[in-house]
Amino acid sequence: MPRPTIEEVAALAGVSRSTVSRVVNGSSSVSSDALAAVHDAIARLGYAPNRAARSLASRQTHAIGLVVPEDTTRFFGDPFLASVVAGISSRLADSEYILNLLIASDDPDGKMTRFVRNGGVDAAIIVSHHASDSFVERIAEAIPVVFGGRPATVRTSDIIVDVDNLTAARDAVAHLIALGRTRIATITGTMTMSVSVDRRDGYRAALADAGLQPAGEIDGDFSEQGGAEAARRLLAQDEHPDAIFVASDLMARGAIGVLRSAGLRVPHDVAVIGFDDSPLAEASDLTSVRQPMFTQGEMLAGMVIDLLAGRRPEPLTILPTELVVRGSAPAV
Amino acid sequence: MPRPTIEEVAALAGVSRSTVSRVVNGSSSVSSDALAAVHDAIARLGYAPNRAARSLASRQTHAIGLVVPEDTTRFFGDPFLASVVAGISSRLADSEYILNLLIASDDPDGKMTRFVRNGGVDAAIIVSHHASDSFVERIAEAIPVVFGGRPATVRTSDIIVDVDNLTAARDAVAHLIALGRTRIATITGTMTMSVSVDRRDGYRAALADAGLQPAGEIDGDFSEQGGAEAARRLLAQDEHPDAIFVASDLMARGAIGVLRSAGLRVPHDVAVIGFDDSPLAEASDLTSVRQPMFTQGEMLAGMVIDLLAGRRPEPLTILPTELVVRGSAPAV
DNA sequence: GAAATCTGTGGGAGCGCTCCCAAGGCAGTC
DNA sequence: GACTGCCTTGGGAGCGCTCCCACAGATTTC
Repeated sequence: MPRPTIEEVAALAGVSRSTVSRVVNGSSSVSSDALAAVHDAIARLGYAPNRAARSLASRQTHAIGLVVPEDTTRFFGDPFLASVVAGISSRLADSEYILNLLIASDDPDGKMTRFVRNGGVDAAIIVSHHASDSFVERIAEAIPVVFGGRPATVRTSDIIVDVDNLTAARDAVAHLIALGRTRIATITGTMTMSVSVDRRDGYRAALADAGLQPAGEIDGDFSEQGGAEAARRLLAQDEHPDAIFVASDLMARGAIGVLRSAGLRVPHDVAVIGFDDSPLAEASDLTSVRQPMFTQGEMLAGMVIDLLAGRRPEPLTILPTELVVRGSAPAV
Repeated sequence: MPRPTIEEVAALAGVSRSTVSRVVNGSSSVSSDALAAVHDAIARLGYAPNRAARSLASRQTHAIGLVVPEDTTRFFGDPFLASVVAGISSRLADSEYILNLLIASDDPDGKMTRFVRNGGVDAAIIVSHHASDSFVERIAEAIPVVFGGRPATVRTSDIIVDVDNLTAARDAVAHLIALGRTRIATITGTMTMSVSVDRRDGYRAALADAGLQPAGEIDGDFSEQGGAEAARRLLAQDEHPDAIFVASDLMARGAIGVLRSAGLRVPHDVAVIGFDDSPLAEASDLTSVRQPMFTQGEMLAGMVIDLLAGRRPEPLTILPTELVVRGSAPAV
């Protein structure tokens, strides 16, 4: 038996196509008799509207794109993104929207951008935005967009869910200072992302507060390998740092590996603080800045739904962070 | 400027709608003059076909569903699934297909199943299949399906990419035996999944080969917490095991935590082998069975594409595994 | 009691594409 | 030179839905 069409439902229910459409779309002006008959017919036929036909007629797709300007491996390897996506997916599950995964950098020829701009999705959630990602602007011109994390350049119309990275970083580094550390370095994330800039600035601010000089700022590219490489360069300096603030747990893990194989003890010789408080942090006994990633995902999805429903969500939401103290930078 | 339609492209190129359609869909019988004119018009207009219209007319969606019968948190928390999805996404990127993420257990009312059955996607990739997931059969009735890992019940028509879990587990346990361990326990995955059964059977086979008795088989549910709980129960026995074969790295990490806080040394008192060789294993110096997860994802996606192109992929592909020896169960 | 308003309903006209059939042009064949 | 075939092309007829307009009948208004 092929899929029933709206016409067949109408015939069974003894009403017109239009009435069935009204019922399916929850329109008000349908008599209770007709309503019941249609519901009955739908149930008996196992009817579900054809998405393509619906999209074509209504010019909506009922799909939301998750745009990730990272390569696939990084996307799935990064616990931060994993949690955000989990939150998004969870929130979308009890909506009528479907999630399309759009990994941008697997997309050299712009297939994805074209897809998005050509009505592939009704709206997009963009996470992990880099300054160089020009396609993002072209997407935002075409459809509603919500950002997870502040984009590199903010337009007034942008809707953003973020954490206060600057303050979070500043507090983390203040903890290091309270521990008595004086030669504090940082391993930053990719500097084309504002999240990295903010955390670096927080680091600098905390040092300035205490009258200390930076003991090194190195880009670790948000990858484990990058973190390791950054640590290596930090150790190559005249005097190695006695504390490192690392802008992600993943990089911190890479860095700690290098420190240990150089014979340095954590936290005795070098205290380390990470960022994200991912499962990794707990496993590695790493002091880390917790940010509510799952919640961020949920909010992102909720806002897109609001936007599509014609509501106007808060343009900027700042989520709280918290320093989770563990062995790598213990309590004072 | 609104999106151009095929009709406008045709007008600009001085040909008919049909000819444009032929060009767009790569049909052969188009003169080179027409071909060039159409390509030129497409480029000048920035034309891209409307997916909805195309789907409606052709009865294809050009979307592939990734069906994951797990809850969102587990899905993203599990490095195995992450790598498989990375592989899928990577392979799909240079095809014309879009990936739809369908997290099944966020789906109490069957919205997802209905979506899939009602032409939401052209085909599905199903990973992490449980015996109780009856909806999978209903999906497979409606559209082509490819399985990552052997499903609980195999039909002859099924297309599967798997690893030889039994042999892999057997070899891992043999390694433990070679280490001189005699009280060897196992923490299994969810027993409704064939992957768990196979690994358990491999464990039993290795013990039988050596004439040893099992020192405990406990279901750890493929979660870190489950692994920890299983370890706790193992330790509650009269005599604790001197080796544990754990069916995933994630569970192994949970188990090792419990062992350590019980004052047991790994591997001195208890040797541990995990499964997946995820980044976790390296971080925790865990001996583990490596399986090519990314490759598995790539193959899965490739097979779906083949299937949709009318080709007939190998029904069963078995990928190789390898024991990666690290500190938790060192070389003999 | 006629006009005005409000229900609830049906059907036409698309949405932008693919598929099929028919027709024109051209070469080759007897 | 008429006939057959092939290649290329155009246009009609949908795909299954939503949106809009119109219309009947019930209800209100003066």
